[in-house]
Amino acid sequence: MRRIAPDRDGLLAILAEVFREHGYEGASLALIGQATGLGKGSLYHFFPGGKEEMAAAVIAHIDHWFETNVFAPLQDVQEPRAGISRMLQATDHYFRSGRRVCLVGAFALDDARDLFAKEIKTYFSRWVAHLAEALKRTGRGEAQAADLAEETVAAIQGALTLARAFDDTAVFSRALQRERARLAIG
Amino acid sequence: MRRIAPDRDGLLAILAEVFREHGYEGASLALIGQATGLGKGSLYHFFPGGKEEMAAAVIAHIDHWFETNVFAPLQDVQEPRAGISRMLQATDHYFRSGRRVCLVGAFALDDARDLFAKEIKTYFSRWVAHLAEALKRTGRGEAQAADLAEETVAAIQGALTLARAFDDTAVFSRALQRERARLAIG
DNA sequence: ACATCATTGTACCGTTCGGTACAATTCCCA
DNA sequence: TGGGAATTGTACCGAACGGTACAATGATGT
Repeated sequence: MRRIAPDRDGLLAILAEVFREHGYEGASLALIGQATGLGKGSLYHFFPGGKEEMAAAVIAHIDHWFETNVFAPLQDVQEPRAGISRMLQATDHYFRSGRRVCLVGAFALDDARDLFAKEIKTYFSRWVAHLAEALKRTGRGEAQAADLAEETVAAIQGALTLARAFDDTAVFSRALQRERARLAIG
Repeated sequence: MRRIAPDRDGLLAILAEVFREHGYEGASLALIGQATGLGKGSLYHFFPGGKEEMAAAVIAHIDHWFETNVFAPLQDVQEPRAGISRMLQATDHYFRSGRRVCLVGAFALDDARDLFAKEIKTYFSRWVAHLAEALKRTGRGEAQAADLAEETVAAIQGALTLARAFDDTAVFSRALQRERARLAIG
């Protein structure tokens, strides 16, 4: 191949936004073409597998982003509390305080779940597992760490739903604040 | 009119299930016709407004169901704790311990939000408000009651997302158990 | 039995869907 | 400056979409 696709990251970011806004079914190729400025020719050139490949690429892209920006801080062995705090900060930033929806969470609820069940499952289970590990490092027992981790991730997802329903970012901020207190972070 | 529609409740229940499983966009008339056993003729006879009217009717139906089965117990003035407990029980039953998805929550995330923004908002705000009132009756202050109520509803929604992602009802049960403890119900 | 209205099946409408084919263009490197 | 690959626009495909029209059928009260 002569060169890398012109701006794959930017393209994937736009695709992600379309899928977030409209869901898997609702994200038509017309909508995607309009948002990206690319015709079908280009779209199918970059993603021969069509919409499904686009969605898969977007999920993989998000997965990678979370791995390096959200999960990585949780692996700070020296200062687990600071790591958890940075995770919450990155989460708040990524979801734009609730203005943005979690694409993986949205996919989990609609038809797309069947297509991407495995990816959805690993995305959430890694989030929970990494957080539980960090909590153990703060001195909590295995069971309590697992319980707290699951609760926190669920609280984030629920807060996204409610923030969206109320069209109010304060709902999301309050939820993060509560988790911060519950996890005994500053 | 000669008589009431043959079994409107049963019909709405089936419609609700289709919308829950496939989302608003994903619930095609073909799918709906197949699930209900009704042709387009009948469907458009009962819902002249088409898909949008069907979804609106389903939301209203759910709204009514929650009002009488989930919110009503919260208005028990004598025993607010027992009322909250019954609310959680009804919630667990309705969502089939997480096997079922919240249609309103799912609509809040995808395209349907724009069509039903008002209905979605009132559904959740009534849930939160009624729960907050009940919590005040247990002796909590205004602010704490509101905070706890919002947290609980968010936790339920998040647990539904996670239970669906993990395909594991235990996630939902654990979440309800946590809220039960947090709300100081037996 | 009849008139009446509720209910249904079927054929059809225009539009949009995801996807394909392919020629034209653009870009890069030798 | 040319050759070849990367990229793009356009036309097109069959299928499925939501929705409409309407005649046939079913039930009901008189």
